[in-house]
Amino acid sequence: MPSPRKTTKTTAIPRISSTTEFARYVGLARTTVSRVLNGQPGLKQKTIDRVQRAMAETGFTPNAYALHLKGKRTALVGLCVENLLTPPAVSKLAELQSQLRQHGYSSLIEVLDRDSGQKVIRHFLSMRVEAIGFIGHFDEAELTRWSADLSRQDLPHVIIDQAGIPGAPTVTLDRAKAMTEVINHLVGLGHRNFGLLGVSGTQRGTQDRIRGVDAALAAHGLQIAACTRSLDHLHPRRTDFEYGRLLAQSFAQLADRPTAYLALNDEIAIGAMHGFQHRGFSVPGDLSITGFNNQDICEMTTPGLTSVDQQIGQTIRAATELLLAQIRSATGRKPLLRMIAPDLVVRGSTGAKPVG
Amino acid sequence: MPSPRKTTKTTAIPRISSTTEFARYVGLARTTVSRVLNGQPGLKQKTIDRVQRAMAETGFTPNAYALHLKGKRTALVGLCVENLLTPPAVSKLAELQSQLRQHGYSSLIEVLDRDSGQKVIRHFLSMRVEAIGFIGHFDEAELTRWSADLSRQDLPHVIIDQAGIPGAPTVTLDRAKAMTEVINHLVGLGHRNFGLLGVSGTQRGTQDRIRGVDAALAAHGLQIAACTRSLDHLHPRRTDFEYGRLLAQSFAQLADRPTAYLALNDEIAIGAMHGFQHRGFSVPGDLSITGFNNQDICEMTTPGLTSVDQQIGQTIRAATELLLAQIRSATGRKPLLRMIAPDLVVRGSTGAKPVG
DNA sequence: CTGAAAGCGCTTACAG
DNA sequence: CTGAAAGCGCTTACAG
Repeated sequence: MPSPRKTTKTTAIPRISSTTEFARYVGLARTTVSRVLNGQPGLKQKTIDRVQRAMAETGFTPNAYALHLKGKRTALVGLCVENLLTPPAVSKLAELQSQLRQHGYSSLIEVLDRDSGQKVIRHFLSMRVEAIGFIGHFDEAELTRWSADLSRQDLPHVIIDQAGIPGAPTVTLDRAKAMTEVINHLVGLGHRNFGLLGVSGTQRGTQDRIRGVDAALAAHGLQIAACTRSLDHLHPRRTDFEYGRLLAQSFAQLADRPTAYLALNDEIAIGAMHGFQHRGFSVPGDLSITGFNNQDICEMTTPGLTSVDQQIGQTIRAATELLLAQIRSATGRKPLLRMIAPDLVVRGSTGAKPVG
Repeated sequence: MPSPRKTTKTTAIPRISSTTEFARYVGLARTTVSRVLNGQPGLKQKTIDRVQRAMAETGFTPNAYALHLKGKRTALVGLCVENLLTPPAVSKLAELQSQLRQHGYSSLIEVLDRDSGQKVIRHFLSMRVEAIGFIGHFDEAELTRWSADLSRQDLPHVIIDQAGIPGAPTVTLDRAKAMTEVINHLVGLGHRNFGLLGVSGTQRGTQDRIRGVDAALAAHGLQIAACTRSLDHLHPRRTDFEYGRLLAQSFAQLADRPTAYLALNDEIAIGAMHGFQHRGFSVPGDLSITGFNNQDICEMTTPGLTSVDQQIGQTIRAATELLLAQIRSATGRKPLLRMIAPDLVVRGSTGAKPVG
């Protein structure tokens, strides 16, 4: 015999799904119930209590779809993230969601991959979100098109991280400046020969970084072509620890090995550090390594990892402001592009160039 | 003079926000447009094309609120996470969202902290989500109440991680078994004296772990009170690297120091390893350390960190099944509690008990 | 293909 | 406080 349906579950509480039924249950007029639900004045305390008790008893919740049809704002914001595996992206998402919530907004969160993009945005639009945020890096052409579409519809939006979308409200780290600071730091330590770990490719963010490297080297009278080396073509591209380890392995075999390494992110840097150390190299005795993102883990490696802090707090505060400003007034008189200055955090993984 | 409003933005595309307006724009009847939008048969290709072109031109999206009022299902699932800073919780969230999406569901994601709980759930209900998932650990009394409320309303839901909510569909790691495996491993290496790092307190998950430690020790003829030691009372409770470092500092001062340490998570374990190593202890020469969660970072420490893998893939697959089964049929004949078996991954941080 | 109509669950004047 | 009514944007028979 099948086990009987739990009886405690169905304590004869009617399942109520409309104000009509609910009003009948409470024994009041639909209009009155509606007024209580919306906290309108001029009601007897007794009536209010009665309705509230019934709410608790039945678990009745007014249908949001009817509310919004009647014109109530949705107080919804759509957030697109490139993925939920990149810690800085998740941090930004968490912070943005939290700040928006403080302003009364709920978030619809979606991971936007290659082919789901258009669908996700349509879903956001059909849900009548009041704004959309993009966090991370997306296909440039697609993002440009989406942003243009949203602008045409006067739908507030903000792009966080990805620079270069024309006309789009954007908050982005000054990646060129970040790399300039890293190079200045390393050149100051005597380094003249740099390995780039994962910093190659056509992505806008990467190009910005390379531009920063170039400018900084030029300012020191050095040529980027002569001073930097990348072995990214030797391994299938990834962005994790293992990729750094593979690159270290390849660089270790070079006779004219660079003395300083600039990694795309902390994971690659730590993987490389690990790889070099296991091959007998001392960090920073034999070579220096820098990461990017300044995650907590940078404190936990031996030595600690010198890294660039993205200033996520500042970034998200700027993004929230941009979004709220757009929501409040359709007039776009404020600057649309906000550049966030990075902060280089120096730790033990960078040191003087070895003599000889 | 204020900068003029960008003219490219307003290319005289009317902003359309209802099928009525849209039908007028296309020059077709509202009914016809509706049929195209819903892919109904018996329409001329020419008509379909005409509507689709107009959709692209205007960016018109049917109002989801009207759709769902008319009875169309929302295909929405609400997901509550304890926070977005705990990597395993985020991994589960990412995986669950991805699997639900493959089944056609969009996710409403909310971080549930102490006082927002009730509000978030009401919001989910008002949005008529078809199911709710809880990821992580919440206040037991509150979660019990919410689950009971949802059950009363026959709303499918699943609790991921937190065991012990009566009658609630639950998927949880067998934490007791995990600790039993860890203890067996360490006892096999000769250890008889264990330090617990962050594994204390009244949280159900922690209690389960301690039960596992107890059982395993007892099976070896050892007494938990005599063999284990916790210094959690010496420092304000946290769950990050730094907390592990502080604990290592305290343990290092003990004369009768344990030779093996079991940490609440990988971060605490790594922080402790770091702390011990910086005080001159060798891992695993002088002492062994184990983590929990088997994050990527476990491969990157020196030595690698022995850790318990939560089997997130399996966990989320089970959770998705539980959710879909509930959605499909209101009958709850399937077992409601799914225990996931952990997998101990042994690395270099655990070794034989030092002699003497 | 078109057009008029009903109805989903709400809010909001309006008249009692 | 109550009750009847209009209307938000849609879909879906129904009659042309």
